[in-house]
Amino acid sequence: MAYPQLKLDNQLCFRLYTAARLVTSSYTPFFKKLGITYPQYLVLMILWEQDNRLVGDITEKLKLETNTVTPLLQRMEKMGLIVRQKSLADTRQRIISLTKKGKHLEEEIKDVPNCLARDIVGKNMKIEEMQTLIPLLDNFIHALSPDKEE
Amino acid sequence: MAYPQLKLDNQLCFRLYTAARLVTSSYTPFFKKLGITYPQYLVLMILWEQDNRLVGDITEKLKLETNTVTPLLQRMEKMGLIVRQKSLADTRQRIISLTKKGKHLEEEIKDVPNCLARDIVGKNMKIEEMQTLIPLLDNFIHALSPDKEE
DNA sequence: TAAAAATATATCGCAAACGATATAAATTTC
DNA sequence: GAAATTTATATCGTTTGCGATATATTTTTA
Repeated sequence: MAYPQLKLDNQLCFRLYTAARLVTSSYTPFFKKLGITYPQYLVLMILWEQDNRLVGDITEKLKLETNTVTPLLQRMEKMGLIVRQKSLADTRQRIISLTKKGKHLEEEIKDVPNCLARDIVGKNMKIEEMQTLIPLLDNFIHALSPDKEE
Repeated sequence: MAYPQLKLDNQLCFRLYTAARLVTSSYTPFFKKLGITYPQYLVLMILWEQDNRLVGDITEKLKLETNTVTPLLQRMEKMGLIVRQKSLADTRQRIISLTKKGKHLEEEIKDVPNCLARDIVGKNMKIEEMQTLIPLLDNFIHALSPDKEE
C-alpha cells in the first residue's frame, strides 16, 4: 500500500466504471424481451425525440465516434428498427429514420426508466441523491469533454 | 416528446455511461506508453495492493464475471504482466501473481491518478464536487449490486 | 477549373463486457 | 464410497468501444 491513490477504493473512476455497468445491465431484462441493447435504446431515444437525423447528429449526442455508431446503426437496420438513406443534398450523409417497428417500441419502453428509478429508490438510494448526482456528473462530463467551442 | 423520461438529458444512466467512458479514455494516453488498458490497470491495482490472488478475488473486487476476467488475465499473462498458476491445495483455483514487469509498472503509474485529478480540477470540476460524488456513487452501486448477503 | 483540403461516413482489428454453456475438481448426500 | 451437487474457472458467440485508416464527396484554394 505504498500508494493510496492506486487503491480501487480511493478512485472515482472505478466507481463510475462500475456504476455505469451496473445501471446499464439493470436495463437488460427489459430490453431482452424486446430484443434490443442499451446503446440501441440510446439511438432510439434520440430518434423518438426527433426522427430523420444524420449519423453525425447521433455521434454528437452520444459523444461516440462513427466507428462505434456506424456498425450500431447497421445492426439496427438489419433488425428492422431504422433505415439508413443517403441524403440527396449531400450524398456523403446518411439520414437515419425510424421504421414502424422502431417507432412502436417507444410505447413498450416508456415505463421502463421510471420503473427502474423506483426500484433503486426502494433500496439505499434517495431521490434527492439521484438528483444531486445529475449536475455533478454534468460538470464532470463537461470537464472531460474534448474542447470544441471555447 | 410525449415522454420526458425517454430523453437522454433527463437520464442519470446516460450520464454515468458517458462519464465512465470519458474518464476511462482520459487514462488512455498514459497507458498507451506502457502498453496496457484500463481494465488491465484495474487488475494490476488489485495485485499491487495484495499479490497472489485467486481469480475469484479479482472478479469480486471488480464486480465482473469470470467470462470477462479470465480472458483479461490470459492476455495479461501473454503480455508478461502476471502468471496464472494452478493452486496445489485446490486445482480448480488459479493463483494470479505479478511478474517483475507487472510489479515494476506500479512505479511508472503511481502519479497518473493525481495527475488526472489535477487536470479535471483545472477545468469545471471542484475537488469538493468530486468528493461529493464518491459516497453518492457508492450508494448507487450498492443499490444496484445483486443481493448477496442480506 | 484542377488540385488540395476538409467533411461525412465506413472499414478493420483488437480488447472488453456479458449471456449461455462447458469442464473439471471438490464437497455433500444418500 | 458412488452419485449428485456445488464450486472455480474457462470457452463461445455477439455487441460495444475505440485507435487507425480508408473512401467518397464537397468545399476551398490557387
